[in-house]
Amino acid sequence: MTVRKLPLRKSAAAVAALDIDTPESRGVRKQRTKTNLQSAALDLMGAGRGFASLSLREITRAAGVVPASFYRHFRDMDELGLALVEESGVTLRRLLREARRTGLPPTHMLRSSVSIYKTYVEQHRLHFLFISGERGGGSTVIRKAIRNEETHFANEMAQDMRAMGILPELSIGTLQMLSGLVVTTMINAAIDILDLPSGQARLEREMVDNFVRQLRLIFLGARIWRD
Amino acid sequence: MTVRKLPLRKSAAAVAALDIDTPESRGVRKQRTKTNLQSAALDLMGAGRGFASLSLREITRAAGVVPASFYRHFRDMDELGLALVEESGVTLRRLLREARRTGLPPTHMLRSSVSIYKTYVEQHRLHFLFISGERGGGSTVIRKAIRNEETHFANEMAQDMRAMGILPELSIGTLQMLSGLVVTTMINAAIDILDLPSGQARLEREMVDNFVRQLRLIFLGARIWRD
DNA sequence: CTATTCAGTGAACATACGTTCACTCAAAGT
DNA sequence: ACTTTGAGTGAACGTATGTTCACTGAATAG
Repeated sequence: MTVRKLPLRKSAAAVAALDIDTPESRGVRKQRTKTNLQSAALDLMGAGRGFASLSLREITRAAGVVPASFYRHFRDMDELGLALVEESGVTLRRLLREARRTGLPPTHMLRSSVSIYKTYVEQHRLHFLFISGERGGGSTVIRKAIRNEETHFANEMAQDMRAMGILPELSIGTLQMLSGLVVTTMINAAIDILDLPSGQARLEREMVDNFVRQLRLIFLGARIWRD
Repeated sequence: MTVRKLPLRKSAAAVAALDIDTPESRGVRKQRTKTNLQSAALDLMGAGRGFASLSLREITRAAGVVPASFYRHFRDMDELGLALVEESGVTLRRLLREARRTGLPPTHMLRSSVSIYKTYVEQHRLHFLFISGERGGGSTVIRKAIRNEETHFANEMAQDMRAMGILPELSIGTLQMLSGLVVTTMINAAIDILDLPSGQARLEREMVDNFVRQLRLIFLGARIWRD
């Protein structure tokens, strides 16, 4: 290929004015290739394959680079996997951050939270596919990294509940236990959401309903929990 | 290799008396090789690898047969995977059957149930490793087969609770929803149990404790649930 | 203007892979 | 006794894999 980028002499005016053309071309291009490799891996997994079944060569092929280039960005496949865990972790945390910003609707909060979550999962299909696919299987190191992200996520959730005055009578430890349970249930629901054949409104309603009822049950228990 | 099995002429007496030697040699030997292939696959996964990362050749190698022999038993790897789902499903159901036979201890039932479950998971490490590893990722067909097993398992559990008079005020639909939640939590705990470095009594106690508290919370909610 | 850096290249390598095929030879059927 | 069956064999095939290496050439630094 060799993307013949034209010289594009930078006029001092343009640079000073708006920083438009080839501002950091060197490091920026490298980062873009790295991102391409990660996206290529996620895309391939989007077709229903596990990370462990991907080969280095097909990833570089999908990213439009030669196999040897891979090593300029990652020592091996495990390192790529860990980068994807990090990337997915960001997506996970952003969900929490948005919920924090929005606040929760006072009534029917569970139903609408589930609805929002469902949309979010569908919008970030590849990341949730990666998380729920690799959190149980595959390489040990990747699995543990994901469990770590989940724990962090759950702890943040516990902190948020404390800060928002939800279930104020529970200790922080209990809130963490509760959050862990909620996170497990959410991730499990994500698999269902992603496996659902689109257009099946009936199945979809049943699935969402089941999810809502499970969360309702959990919070029902939390409300009468005594430490 | 060619296991040079001696002719072993069957004396009519022996056959009539105890059915000792080469009773069904043909079909039995075939079944044994098939089992060897399945065990080989599970063993390889026991070393922390996903099913999708196994190759047909290394499975036959570990089973002590030539690659071509594989096709005498399975059309392809997916079919092997489905056989493993079936096998693991049996292990799962046996847990329920034993619980049914034993009955539940009246007090501290949750703690002792968790303890029993932990032992069971450790004793059937490979099956639980397979289930929790492939239930989220890997091939679509295998994943759905596992989810099916899980649903069946949860439904049986709901039936058992109904039969044992546990939470009699709940509808069968609610019991199924509850069971689904419990199963999810159990499988999630299985991953933790299997990942736990042995000898770490402290971590182990914390993990078991967390598991117990999550179940307690769930059943607390179930007790005050109103349909 | 010149020298250095380094992301990406392309070829080469040894190995491993899935699948096929004609075969052997003991057990099962007649 | 004789024929048929079929699980397991061993060789061969084309293709894909991970990794290495010296290389090129544009973006940067001096």
